[in-house]
Amino acid sequence: MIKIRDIAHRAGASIATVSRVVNGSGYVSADMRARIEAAVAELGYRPNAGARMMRSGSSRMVGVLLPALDVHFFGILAHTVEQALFARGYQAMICSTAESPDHEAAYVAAMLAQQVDGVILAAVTSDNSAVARLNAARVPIVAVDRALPGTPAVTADHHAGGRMLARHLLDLGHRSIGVVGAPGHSAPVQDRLAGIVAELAGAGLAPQSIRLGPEHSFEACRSLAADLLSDGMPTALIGISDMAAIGALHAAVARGLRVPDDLSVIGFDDLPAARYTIPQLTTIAQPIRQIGEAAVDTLIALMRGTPPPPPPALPLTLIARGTTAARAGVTLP
Amino acid sequence: MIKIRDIAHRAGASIATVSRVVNGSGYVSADMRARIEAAVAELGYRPNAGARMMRSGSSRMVGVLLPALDVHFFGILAHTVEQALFARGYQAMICSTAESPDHEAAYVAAMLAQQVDGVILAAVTSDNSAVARLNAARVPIVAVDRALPGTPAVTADHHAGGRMLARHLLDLGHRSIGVVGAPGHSAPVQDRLAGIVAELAGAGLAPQSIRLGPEHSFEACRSLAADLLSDGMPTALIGISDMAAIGALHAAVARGLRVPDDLSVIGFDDLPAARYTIPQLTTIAQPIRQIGEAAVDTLIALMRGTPPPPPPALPLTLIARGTTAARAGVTLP
DNA sequence: TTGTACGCGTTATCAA
DNA sequence: TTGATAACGCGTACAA
Repeated sequence: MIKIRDIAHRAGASIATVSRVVNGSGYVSADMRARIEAAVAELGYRPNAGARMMRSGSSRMVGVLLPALDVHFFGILAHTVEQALFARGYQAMICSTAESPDHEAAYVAAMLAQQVDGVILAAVTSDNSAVARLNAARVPIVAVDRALPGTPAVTADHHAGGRMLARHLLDLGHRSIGVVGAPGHSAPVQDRLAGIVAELAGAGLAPQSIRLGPEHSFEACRSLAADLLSDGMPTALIGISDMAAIGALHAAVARGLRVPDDLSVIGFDDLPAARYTIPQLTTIAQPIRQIGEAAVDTLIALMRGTPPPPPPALPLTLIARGTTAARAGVTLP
Repeated sequence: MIKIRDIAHRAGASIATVSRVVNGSGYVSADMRARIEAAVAELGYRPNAGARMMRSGSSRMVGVLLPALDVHFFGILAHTVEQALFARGYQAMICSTAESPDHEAAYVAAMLAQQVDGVILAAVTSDNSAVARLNAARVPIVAVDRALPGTPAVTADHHAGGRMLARHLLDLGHRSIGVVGAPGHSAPVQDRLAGIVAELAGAGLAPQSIRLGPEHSFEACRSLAADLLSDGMPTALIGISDMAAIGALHAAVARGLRVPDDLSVIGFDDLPAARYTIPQLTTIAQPIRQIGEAAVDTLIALMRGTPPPPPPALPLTLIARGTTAARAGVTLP
């Protein structure tokens, strides 16, 4: 590993001067700066992260703690966040907690030891000892996707999204509406559900039935939906996420139901896969990439101590595609 | 931040002894060990990663460099690799190169500065200056998904997979077979294509047409397939990946084709989404999770200097589902 | 404008 | 079995 002394020697300068050039601090003559920069480029010098970290207390790293990377939504979010951080000169330390508070705690401890400058966090639970430790160490946190008490959050309005799901089906004349989704413990899922229930209540209705499971996979959600459908037939089914909706779609097809003629299905997220079901999935689009970038902008402001930018609008959009239709016998205005 | 001196003071020991306990090295009396462990637990001490790194030259981190995290295949791979590393006491530093050699180079530089103990890499290109720098720094590397000259690799046999794709269609009586996929520059894509061509050649055939694009998304692949179909109709279409196959499926449906009656479609990977198309996608399953774990096992052996475990079988499996059928007019034996 | 020298928290060596 | 202490590479007061 090539170190600061090597550069100093090569450029005929002292290590202090090299440091000043590398960090852009203090006065250096143009001539000296050029010599040093040349040496840096030539030898491919990079300051040792450990030494720098020890000296300055900052690692130029941001921890990104997500419940899973094999769930496509979080994969996309991780990608966006990382690219945004990279563009601003920060390293992302991406970890996936596997929806486990224990893993989360272990990763937070590791991040503290790494002296990360900030953390972007989609927390497993909202009463969170990991968050408390981060706060105690005065590490700025931005919550993403799911709110966290006492922490700036960048998240879509899941409750409003829930209302939009129900509203769309109500507008199509549906009155018997089932709900499936996972993971049941997650705050966004609960928020969307609450929105659905609230909107239905406004129409004097309640969900025909609700099935939330622990595991967020196509297969688990298909099975949830199959159960629901065999217990009694709604005219429409809400998937709390696109994964759930796609699982539901298959449960319906397996029963010989035609979608959307016999059963309407709607999802949430607008993952790439939503446009590639047959028929194409009606869903509420969540601006994942904007969420990632806004989270990064907010965190960077926090780390610098500057006022965070105004929270951007994170619009939820109904994407009406092929899996929802007016209830049989209903004529729309 | 609580440091080793605090523990030493609290336990009435010297920092050297605390270090021995924390690292499990050297002799310490049971009594002293107990006192120190108690203090560590009580105060929540974690050795400062920067200091440790500077002293020992090791960061206990493994760099994981993938072309993208928003491609579901890599999201799953990242997840597996990270969980496996975590279980063995290593931190993953996951980066996504966005299929760009420049990003790749920047991340490798960062990893070198971080003094990662090893790297798991799905390289953008195979003649790779990033790899050369890693080798120069004597950082062990394991190639994953795509082979890299001079580097131990854990990857499915893409060429054999290509043959399996063609073989399945040949067995069903197809003689006019198109190929779509992306990204065209990627080695696995090229290898699978070569396998397809080889297997077809064995039957005295060549692909009816081939369309490879730069961008690996449903939409880009759908458009590729739409082009291909409007230039001339094969009886079967190979997607070089499930994404490509799903795009192709939609291009076919958009032309009013029935799958598999008018056109057979087959994919590669067996992503979760493959089972959730309609009809369900026939594909070649790649054992993603095994690949991730094998890569970690191999890398850990390399880092420890122990002989790497024998490369596990990474079986490719034909999953015959609903999108392939015998060519019209062909009776299977 | 440039250089010297100290200390950041650990681990490892050596002496006790 | 334990403790004192010298590095590790860097950033920054402070001196020149």
